[in-house]
Amino acid sequence: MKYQFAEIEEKWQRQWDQDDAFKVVNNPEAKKYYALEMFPYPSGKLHMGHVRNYSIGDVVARFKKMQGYNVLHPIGWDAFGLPAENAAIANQIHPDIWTKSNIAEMKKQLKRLGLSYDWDREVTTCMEDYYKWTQWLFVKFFEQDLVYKKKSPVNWCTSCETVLANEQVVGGFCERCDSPVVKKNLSQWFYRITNYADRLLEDIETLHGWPEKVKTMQKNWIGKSIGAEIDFAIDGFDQKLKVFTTRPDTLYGCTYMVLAPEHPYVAELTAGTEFETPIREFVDRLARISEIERTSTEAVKEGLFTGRYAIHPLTGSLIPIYVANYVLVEYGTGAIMAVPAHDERDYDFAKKYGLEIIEVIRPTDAEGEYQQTLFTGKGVMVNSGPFDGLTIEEGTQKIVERLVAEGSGNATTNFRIRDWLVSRQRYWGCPIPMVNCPDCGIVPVPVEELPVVLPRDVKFSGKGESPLLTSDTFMNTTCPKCGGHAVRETDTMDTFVDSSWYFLRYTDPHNESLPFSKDAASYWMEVDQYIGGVEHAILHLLYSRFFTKVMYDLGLSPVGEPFKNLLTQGMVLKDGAKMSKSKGNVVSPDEIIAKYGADTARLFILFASPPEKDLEWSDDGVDGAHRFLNRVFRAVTDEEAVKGSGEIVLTHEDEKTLNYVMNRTIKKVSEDIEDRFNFNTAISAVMELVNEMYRYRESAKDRWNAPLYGAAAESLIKLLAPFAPHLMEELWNGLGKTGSVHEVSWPTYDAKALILDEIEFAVQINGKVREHLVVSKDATQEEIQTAALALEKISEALSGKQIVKVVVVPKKLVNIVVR
RNA sequence: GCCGGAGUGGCGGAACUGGCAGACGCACAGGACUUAAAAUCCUGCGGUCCUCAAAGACCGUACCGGUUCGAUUCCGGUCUCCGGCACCA
Repeated sequence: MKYQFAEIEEKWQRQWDQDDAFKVVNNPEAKKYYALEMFPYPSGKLHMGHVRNYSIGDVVARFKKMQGYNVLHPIGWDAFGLPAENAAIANQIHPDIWTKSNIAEMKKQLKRLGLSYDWDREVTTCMEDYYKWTQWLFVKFFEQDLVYKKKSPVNWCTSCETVLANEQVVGGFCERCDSPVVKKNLSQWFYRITNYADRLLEDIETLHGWPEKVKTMQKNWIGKSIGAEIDFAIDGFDQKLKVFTTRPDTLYGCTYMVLAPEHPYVAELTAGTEFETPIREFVDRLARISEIERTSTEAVKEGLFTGRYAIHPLTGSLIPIYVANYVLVEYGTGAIMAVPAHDERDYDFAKKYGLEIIEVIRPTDAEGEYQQTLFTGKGVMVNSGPFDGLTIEEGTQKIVERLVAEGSGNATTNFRIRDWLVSRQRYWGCPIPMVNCPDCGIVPVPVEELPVVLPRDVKFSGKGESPLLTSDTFMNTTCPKCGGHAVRETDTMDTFVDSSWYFLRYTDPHNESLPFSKDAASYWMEVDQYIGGVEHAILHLLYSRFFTKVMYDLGLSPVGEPFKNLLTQGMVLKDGAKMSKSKGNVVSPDEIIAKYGADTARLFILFASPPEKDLEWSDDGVDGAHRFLNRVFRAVTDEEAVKGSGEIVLTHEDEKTLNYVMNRTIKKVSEDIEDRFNFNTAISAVMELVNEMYRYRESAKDRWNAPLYGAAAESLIKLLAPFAPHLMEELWNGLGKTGSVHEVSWPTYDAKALILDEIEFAVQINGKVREHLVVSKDATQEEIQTAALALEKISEALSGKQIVKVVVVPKKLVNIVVR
């Protein structure tokens, strides 16, 4: 007999809908739990990665609900973005229509999975009631000077005359028309995330529920380095050249300087000299190489002498200044002091161009005729005048002190992270609520006039700087300050902005006067468990932390960190590769649900692998999961077997075993879900319980213990309820229970039932298992040891050997060490 | 190149704190039921050797070494794969 999954799943989905089973209200009396999965981009259809993400989240949410928590488990749509606009250009469908029909389709798919969402809290970032508050927050940030405008280069397709995203640039050419892509400087909006760099870094230490891996990645991304800024005078030039270094201790080893090609001094230093033309040609050539190309290969270091010399601040010696491709204008000051003896890149460059290499740090273990090469480790200073003999730590401190005293340097820290460029020259995004007035300059739109609505009279040609420029109704406005004619900002925001605060909106999704009330957020925040793909380990999670901190400082958010616990799930693979259309190895969730049902799809995906690891899709494995559910169905729908209740009395050995396994399983499943998220081992434990129930049915036909079997059946249903919610609801109902299995308490185990009368020990000789020994649970160490030595096989093996010692590990083994 | 992670049977995986390697599932093989098949139920299933059989011996967690009574687990080194970042001074 097989269970009718299609019928059962539809029936319970309808019932849950009707009962508003997953609607949640703020109830300060109840302990809360906020379970959240990363909301999807409505690309069209769900893929298996979504199924995995939302199945994991649903187990957590349902489990916590059964544990008695008031569970917030919301879902929404990260609905702005480039694909909608591409669809508009390709098919002349308005992005709004395209996006909303995708949402409708994917919502249907999510419902078919039987996920326990509170759909009343659905949030859609492209709707006015949401992006109004994204704009409101932009203005608030602006008021705090956390938003500013500056010139920054974009990828510009010379043929389409439009801005391209990095992913639209393929090998330096436009992916649509294959025309060359150049850099164009546009005035763009930035969030000043660098103001929060230190706090974002420090507070990583408070994220105890985050994977170490993610924390390390964020630390490296923020990239704090402690060092010094040093000013070098330039021979025959008024201004000083400022460099950043993490190794002030190596200052005496500086034998040349390097400017980034884009450094502002490059042109000035060479103007009117014989070096002007070759340097300009060199800089132009580097500018034309796309960023991806310039950085994708193991680029050869290249540089040119500028004809100028800097003056060493401590020795006064002349140091040649170069321009080279390996120095980045974005990092530090865009210029470096090169110390080839103690920096790998400088060493390579100096070797290539025959520049001087001066050793200033010597390893402490160097002896006799030390052959100097590249050395980047710790050591003692040499060739450094008065600083000789100091360690690098002492030297760093003393040299910085000296520079400060002479007014030519200071200690400083530098971050790798840059300000967040949020301007997008796109239509389908949240409009930046700013107005450009010829008289008043940049003026924010007053909050009472928000939202600035995306206009509909826009042409999607794929050409031009921004589609919003084609809407006269949008462009032309009046200045909020002076009332004169003004034009609107036509950039929209990076979609990462939308997703940086949505988790707060879920706490109060219908608020019309604020993004969310502090009361609601205070009850629900932090998110207790956040679940999503590891590909968001840096950007999304860092931006969300930044937003939360700013909102905390503004008194809006009750917490300074958004996500208490984080689970990063692995990818779903097929044939060892990520599922993708181009590889043709995509398995559609719809097909699997149609063939096996949602419960099977969920169970398989959770059973096949622990959540953080990649998951290899297996059609046979899905079949196995389905077979298991049928086996469960048969085990608890046999009316004769499950009828009868009352006190459980254990007399026979098989009854004791079943009782033991039942309690052991409850313990194991509870711990696997709660402590480790190891759903795969939780499910395998349940499989063992089912196997034991079948064994019992075979052995106890004629002396049936109905209360015991009934208790096992009930436990089984409860334990599987978070994994296969529809079938368990059906089976719960079939046992004659009223109400939903998802409303009942999570089962507890009887600790006494787990204490066995007898314990089996492995008996080892020199670490190899030779025999097994069963003793009473009360046996002393001496008794166990004596019994082990008395075993026939052991005493035989020991004859003629000398016992060195005997190790007894409680409840596990005896190891006899012999010579 | 740097950073991070991983490597266990034919396959997915288990072994949670250094304590019996391979739980559970898949695939496969055999049996029961059936006119038959499917479904279901039961049994076996790392390798080599030995044995009529029962049993047993040895090898085995990418590779080499170390610590330990005992290592998939800890330490040092090597290789391979995956992910992230791209010359970060």
